[in-house]
Amino acid sequence: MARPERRTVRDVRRGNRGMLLRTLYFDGPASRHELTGLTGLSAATISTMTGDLLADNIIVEAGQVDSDGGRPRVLLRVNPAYGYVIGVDVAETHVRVELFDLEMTEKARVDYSLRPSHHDIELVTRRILAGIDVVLADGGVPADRVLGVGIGVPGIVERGQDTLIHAKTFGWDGVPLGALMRAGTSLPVFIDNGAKTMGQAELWFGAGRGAAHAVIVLIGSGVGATVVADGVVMRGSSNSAGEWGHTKIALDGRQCRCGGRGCLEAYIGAEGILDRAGVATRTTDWQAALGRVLESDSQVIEETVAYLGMGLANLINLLNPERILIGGWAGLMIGRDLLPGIRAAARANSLAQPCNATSIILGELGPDAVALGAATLVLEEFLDTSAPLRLHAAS
Amino acid sequence: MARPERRTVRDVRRGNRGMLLRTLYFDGPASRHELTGLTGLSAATISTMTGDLLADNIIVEAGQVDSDGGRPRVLLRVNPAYGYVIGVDVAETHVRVELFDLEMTEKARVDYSLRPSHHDIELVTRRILAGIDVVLADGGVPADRVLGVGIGVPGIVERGQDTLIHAKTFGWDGVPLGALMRAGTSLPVFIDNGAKTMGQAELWFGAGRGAAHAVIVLIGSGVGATVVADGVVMRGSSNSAGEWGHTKIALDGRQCRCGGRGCLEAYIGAEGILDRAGVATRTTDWQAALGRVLESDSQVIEETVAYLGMGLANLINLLNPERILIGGWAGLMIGRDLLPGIRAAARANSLAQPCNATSIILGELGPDAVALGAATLVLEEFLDTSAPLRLHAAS
DNA sequence: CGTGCTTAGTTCAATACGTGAACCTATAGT
DNA sequence: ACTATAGGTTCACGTATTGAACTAAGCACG
Repeated sequence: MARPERRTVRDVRRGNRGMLLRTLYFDGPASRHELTGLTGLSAATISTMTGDLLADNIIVEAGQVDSDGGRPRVLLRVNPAYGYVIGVDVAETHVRVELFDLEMTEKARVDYSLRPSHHDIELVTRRILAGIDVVLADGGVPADRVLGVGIGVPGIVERGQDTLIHAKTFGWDGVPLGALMRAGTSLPVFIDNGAKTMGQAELWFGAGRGAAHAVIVLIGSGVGATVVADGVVMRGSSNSAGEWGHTKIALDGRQCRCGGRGCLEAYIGAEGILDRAGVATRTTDWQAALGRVLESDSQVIEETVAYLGMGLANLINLLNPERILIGGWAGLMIGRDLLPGIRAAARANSLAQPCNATSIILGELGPDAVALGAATLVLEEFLDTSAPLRLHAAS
Repeated sequence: MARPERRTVRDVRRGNRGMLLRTLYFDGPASRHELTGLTGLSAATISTMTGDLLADNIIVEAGQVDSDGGRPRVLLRVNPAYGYVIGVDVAETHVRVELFDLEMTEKARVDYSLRPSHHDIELVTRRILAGIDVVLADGGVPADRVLGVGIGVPGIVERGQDTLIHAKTFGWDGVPLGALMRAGTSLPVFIDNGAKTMGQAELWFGAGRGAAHAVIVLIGSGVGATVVADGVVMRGSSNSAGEWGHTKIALDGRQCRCGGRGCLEAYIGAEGILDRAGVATRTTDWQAALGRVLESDSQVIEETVAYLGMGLANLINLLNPERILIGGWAGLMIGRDLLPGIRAAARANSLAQPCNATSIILGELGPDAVALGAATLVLEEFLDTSAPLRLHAAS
């Protein structure tokens, strides 16, 4: 019931220009002629619009295709060097900053490790700002060619007047990261939950490409999900939609670190699996330990498949997605070995109609796509507005 | 990632006209001057647009408000008699057809009872078509002033080339109700699941008014939900989103009539509750029986609150709605007595952040709003397109 | 009673946009 | 050199919103 916004003729141009740019980005290179078919716009409009975009240097020519008996087609593509985007992954053990060109080719990266329980917000902010300077220097990119910085953080990102972050494990309770960043750089800053940015990455560049209704499930030590409805990441009323890990699958079930009982995460999160297998989670290398469990402990494997299948079935019934992607380091390990069983368990627990409409597959991007996804937030903004590069004061 | 459609200047007009009409529908009556503020459009545009709408007789003047020292404002409102909409509720025991004017005031209704297990599609179609003729005659409305017919049916409504309906309990497996209706009437027909149309009714005219992110939960003998994201009913990839009743809340739990185990419906559906209380569901009057259980059986009450709270908590975590409405005949009975407990249980099982953003309240429209919601499908189409009445051949 | 003030609503020129038709351009084949 | 063919551009036209100028309809006060 949200009423749509007023529109003017200029919005038409903005919208069509954005669509043209997206088309060229994902289906390009393409000739002007092909673009008429792909966008539905007339040849006249394509002509003037590509003229504008060429003049702005946002797109460039990309060779010719000669036809047999006719003027050759001039191919157009987005200019990957028009601008650059920065993605930041703020995680338990590190802060990673990556620089991408518009085609999301990585140009530079830098890692700062964080000591456990040293997640002081000032420290993290300093690391991010320093990282931005480093990747720009390493990549040889001047700050005024950067379209923005996307940051993926743990916890709940509250988008209000000021972006506030609530991350229990970091001891962050309403931390104003947005304001702190603006104090240190003039670049536009976009912040979101790391699981969501990762989902965004899979949706745009991974196994989720082209899906209008999808769920990207993330299993690591924690469990989360990115729900995509009508091609857009669902955020809910306070941007916390997608907290799938604390979905309850049993009354008075296993104790979860969130304080509750019976959370899905307590069963199929990496820690939960190891715990069920009787592995001491204090000191061990979790990844190796999980590998051993998945090789040997048939009891735990069976349970894991059952619980995960049930959780996915609930998503299928409630959301009716066309695709479910399983990602996260633990999710990829589990999925690699157990996908057929998981699919069967999901089928057994869901209704036939929506289940047949869904395919359950693994993510493509591996567990380190948080920064890529964060940078994608900037790219999304750019493709939508396709605004000529604003000049920011140097950071 | 669904790419937006091409737009032209005419789309701007269509969109703005629709917005103006919606504004007038929900916030009206209003003067032209007020409309500039409400819509964001300029006085000039409001002037020409209201002129068009007045000429089309879609809106009418509704008196004046004299200001102190200035030209009085002329109030405008949607013309409730411009057109009429028909809503149909196809249920287990009856087919109900209702005629509404544009303000959703009921003008006529007719009920046909269905004998159990007599849900032959031809019979139902004949009842609907006969009902349309009856309400038009009773209401004194000529067929060419009807904007369309909305039909709420049980089961899954598959929207493809032809609308197909899969309703196990009716023995309908891919029934082409849309095509059958078109064979009997030239009125535009809109079909959706009855739980969804009821949710739509609550969203537009009940306790859900103004909510952008909401879930309308329906508890009767079955259990369903309507998920609203960004003001739009979420449908998923094959229009079956919202199957909340068969969400699993326990591994190997209670047997459900869907064939699965541990479905929420098997615990908090009317039949599930009665069953847990040891009431024979074969012959009893369910409504009375449920009333007795809710008055006396503290064990069952406690469990019901726990399970429902858990189910709602999962919705809160996953979808982060600003409002959850509880409806359906059983839901209203349960909620009337147990709402505080349910709220507490939901809080106990969900994360603080999204839980604080949600209010859990009862539906306002009672259990019989399926036909109203179905008619709302037609109204929605009308407000969006605001097309001058198409002339249909008489039905 | 008429003059000025105030608020509501309309008209019009300016500007922006997409489109179809006419037109120009660049290749291959002959 | 000429023609066929296909790619791309230009321009008049219809449609859209808007700000500014303008008209309409009331009140207050002398």
